[in-house]
Amino acid sequence: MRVSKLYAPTLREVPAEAEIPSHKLMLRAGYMRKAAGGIYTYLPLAWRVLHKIENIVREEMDAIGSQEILMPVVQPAEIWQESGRWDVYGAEMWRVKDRHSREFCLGPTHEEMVTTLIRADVRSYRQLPLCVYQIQDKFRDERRPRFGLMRSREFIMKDAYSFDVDEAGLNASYKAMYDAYTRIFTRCGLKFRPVEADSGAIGGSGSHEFMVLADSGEAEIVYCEKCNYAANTEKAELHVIETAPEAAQEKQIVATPDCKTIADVCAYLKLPVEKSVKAVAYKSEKGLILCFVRGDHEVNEVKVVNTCHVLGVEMADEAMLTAAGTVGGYMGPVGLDPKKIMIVVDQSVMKMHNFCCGANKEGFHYLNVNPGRDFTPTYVADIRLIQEGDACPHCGGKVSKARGIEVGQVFKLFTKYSEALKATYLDEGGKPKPMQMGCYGVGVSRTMAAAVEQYNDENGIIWPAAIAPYHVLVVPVNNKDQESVQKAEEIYTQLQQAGVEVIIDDRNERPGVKFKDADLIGYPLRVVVGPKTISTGNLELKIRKTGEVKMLPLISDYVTTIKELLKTL
RNA sequence: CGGGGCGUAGCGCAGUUUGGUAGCGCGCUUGUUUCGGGUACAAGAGGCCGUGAGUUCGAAUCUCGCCGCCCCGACCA
Repeated sequence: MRVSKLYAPTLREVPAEAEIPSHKLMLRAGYMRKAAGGIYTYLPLAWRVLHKIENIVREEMDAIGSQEILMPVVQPAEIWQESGRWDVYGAEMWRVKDRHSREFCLGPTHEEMVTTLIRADVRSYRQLPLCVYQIQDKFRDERRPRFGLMRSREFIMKDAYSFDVDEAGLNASYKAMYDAYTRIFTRCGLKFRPVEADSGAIGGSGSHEFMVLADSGEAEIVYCEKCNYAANTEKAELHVIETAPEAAQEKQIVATPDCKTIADVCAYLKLPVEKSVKAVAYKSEKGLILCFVRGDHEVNEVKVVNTCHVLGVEMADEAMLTAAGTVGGYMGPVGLDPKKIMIVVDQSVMKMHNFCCGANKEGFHYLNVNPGRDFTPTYVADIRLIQEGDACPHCGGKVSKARGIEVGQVFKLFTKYSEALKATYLDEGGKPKPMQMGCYGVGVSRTMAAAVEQYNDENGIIWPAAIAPYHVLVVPVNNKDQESVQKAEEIYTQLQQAGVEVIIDDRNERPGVKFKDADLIGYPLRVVVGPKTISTGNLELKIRKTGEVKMLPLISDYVTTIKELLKTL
């Protein structure tokens, strides 16, 4: 390839719309252009990178026996209605109508599609296990598309679905997929970590997310330094905190004027914050949910959703609190009816003694409240958000926090969709049974962005060789110097014939322009040919990642040297 | 969807307060020049000032509506 012919318009200035490195750099370096909010055109450089990621994914999928198919983007409403998700999915689902006003959606995911496909073709346990995958554009009409490819409305995803006869089979499929994902992201050259993830209402140890570690990541994870434990913070389970026994004291009500926060109350009453319980009020489709955690703890909304079996929660408004007989800033579990509103109490609160909490009355709190004696919860559960320094749920060590970009997720679905969509097979005894399913996603376009997010500097992108658009850029330093141009062309041809992915910057530009573009675009290796190098009988090889410069004798087998070097980048 | 900001040349911006013939830098074209980190000079091309309605002799500028984009909050590959 010749840079003079390459469609990669680089920008000197950062487009105002971009915020994070990957978005800025991919626009500046001519990898992509925006068509609408969260919708992008991939230009040739990006398309090459995406193909490389896709091919790694394909190889690893094929290696574990998953077979590639391609399902339609446009999906009929009926199958979503059948699974019950047409109404549940909400505004994120991109709905369209055909000329007859029949409803369709642009696929946000393909559980319905694949399950109805398989149920029609698979009848017998003899046809199982079966695993299929596809690489395709997905559509999610995000509330707020942002950060370029990180959260876009149309994105490339590899989605795989496994079908097994029983849970043992599902576990094996899951394990194979988990291992394949580990190989995929390793081969892409990424620093990542698989973490335990929330699996929604299904429960169990049913899901892992693959997180690329990056400060700009939207996800927060916790990990233990001592053991292998790592989890999405929204998933991380917590042990009950035991509190030293204490004789129960008489409950009393005290005036706490203008003390709406836990900090205010504890300061006013001179109480340690561990002696207080705070409330967070949510509304859900099943009504008000009042959550109680220790004063210095935070509520984990995902756990609340799972505990209460609701579709989702958002902050409650004051009117709902008034209707429930309480008031913001002074909420407490005492005197509320657990049958009328959901009172969800964190497991550790149930171990506390003589604590302080709101009295459901403007300007008053209770002292010496005790679980069991003074209130009745609707649910007692682990609803706390894990914090830095909390005990690791596996080994008891301390956990730390980090940020990550979710590039993949593996998920055990069990029989959720096979039952809803009646995907059954006949077992050896001729009895129909629902298939055990798993689903597995890789955000291909997001993986590309995550790589840029992880590998960049002030000059531009630094691609891992495995997914770089080209491996080597050859730069004749001065187009007027015939000898440089000729030598550069020779080297270019030689590398090309040796199967190296090489590109030559044959533009009639000053060297500075070529170097700036090279750094911006992020080729792993740059070969510079100029009077200086020719006179010494060398070619100059610069490693983008380290900035290291090597002089290779022109009479040496530099092609092999370059090929070997690429394997390490 | 709630809150905030912004739409003027391909990109980055000024001009809007106080209405009066649309500007700057980069990029682009042509010529000369330069040639190891975005060379210099000169001459050019390029704009329904997001869009619709209003106010006015006159609107980028004032008023109202709409559309789009970005940021902060609740969701996900």
